[in-house]
Amino acid sequence: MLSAIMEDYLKAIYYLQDETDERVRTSTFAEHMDVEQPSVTSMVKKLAERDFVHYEPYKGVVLTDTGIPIALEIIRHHRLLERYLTERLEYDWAEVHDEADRLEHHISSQFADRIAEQLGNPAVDPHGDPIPTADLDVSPPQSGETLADQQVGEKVRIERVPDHDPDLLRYLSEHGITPTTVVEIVETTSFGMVTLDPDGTDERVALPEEVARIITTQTLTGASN
Amino acid sequence: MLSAIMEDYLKAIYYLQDETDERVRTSTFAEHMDVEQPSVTSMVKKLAERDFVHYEPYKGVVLTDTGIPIALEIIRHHRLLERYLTERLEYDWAEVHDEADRLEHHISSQFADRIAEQLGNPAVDPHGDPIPTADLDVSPPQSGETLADQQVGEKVRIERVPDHDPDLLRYLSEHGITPTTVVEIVETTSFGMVTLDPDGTDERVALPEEVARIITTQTLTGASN
DNA sequence: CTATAAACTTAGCCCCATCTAATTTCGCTC
DNA sequence: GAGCGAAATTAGATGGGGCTAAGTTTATAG
Repeated sequence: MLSAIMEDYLKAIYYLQDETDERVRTSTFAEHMDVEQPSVTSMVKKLAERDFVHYEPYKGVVLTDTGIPIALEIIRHHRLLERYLTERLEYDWAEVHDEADRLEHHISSQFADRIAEQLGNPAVDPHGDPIPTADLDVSPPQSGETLADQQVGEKVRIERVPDHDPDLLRYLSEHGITPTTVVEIVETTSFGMVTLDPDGTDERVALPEEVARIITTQTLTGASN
Repeated sequence: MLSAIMEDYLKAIYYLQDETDERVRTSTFAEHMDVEQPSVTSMVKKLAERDFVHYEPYKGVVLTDTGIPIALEIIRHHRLLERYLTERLEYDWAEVHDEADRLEHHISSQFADRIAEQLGNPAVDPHGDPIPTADLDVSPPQSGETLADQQVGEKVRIERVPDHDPDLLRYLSEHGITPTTVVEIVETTSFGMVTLDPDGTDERVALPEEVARIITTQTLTGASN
């Protein structure tokens, strides 16, 4: 059996590996988990001993074939919970993350399967992230285009918004921006500001470019997730 | 903040205190929690330091006014979860206990309140145990009569069945015995066997007296939970 | 090719919750 | 009220996960 903490490390490796596409370094890790570097080193050694990760001292860490399904299972739990909490228990888009972050380690896969069933086996969570299936398939990474890539005048559908910053989520939802909403880019500035017009409204929503860069989009050619 | 384990100890004290109506002894405790006695002693000291229990060495332990609400909160979580799992997630009466036992420590009270709301703030869990309200009131202990107290020929309503033994629960539900069902006592023997006839059926269900003694009943005079 | 800063690991400590073995206290019998 | 067995406690160890401080290793600049 794995502790909740070990599961968290595996999940973190999965995410970080995905982002940087190479071995995850101790420092990246420590920052992400909000622990000191030596804690990471020692945990990583334990995980390596149990064969969940491949660890090369001073070089970083990669999930093994044993580790990947464990990470995916947790991610499945997390995203299903987020969906369930918002859809069935009236949680707010923004407050869902913390609750899911705790519960993901404690629900059985039976529980996960039951809520998945209740929800009609949804493909994505409320932030637009894909939910791994019961046999742990994940949809391929989506378009990869972000709001920051768009030209003025383009209309795109919001695909995915990262779920880590409640303030950002609150701001976005208050201004009508959630996955699946369509927005038009009305302005981009040289000093890194992107201004949007959510579907049909007259309201303008301004975002710093660094935020625009983490919100992925779909081009409007019929695909609808 | 309390650890899940401390919460478990407090919950256990609450239950055991209720049963025996006096200070809970180390040995009782150890058996109930499935740990060795020294573990109990050391944990109890920590709880006493934090003023959750009153502890007198060699004498046993009682919950303080600080400890009681914590135990009740956990019990509320547990019973709401049991209800939610059976009613909304198609869990079986018998398999509900373990899942609830883990989750009770990890759901927020917000979560508890939401599922309570979804369920229409039920008063009892699927085993017939009362669910503490959001402000932690518990209904007074019920009749106190059990199946073992009944005379042959009596008809009573099943009130409460303890939730700890999945095998027993499975057996009972297979034979149509759950809280709120009405049964007639058809036979009691000198060697400790009680035979029942669940409402309207012709089936006979036999129970050893030690089981009959933990199933509480209501007399059939209009009261309905 | 060396010097040095940054990144990483090792060493050694802490707290938590558990255990076994050894000791103390309780409560009862005679 | 002395002795004895059962119950409880203390002592001391273990494993999990974290920290700080003190080395290493790596990578980069010159």
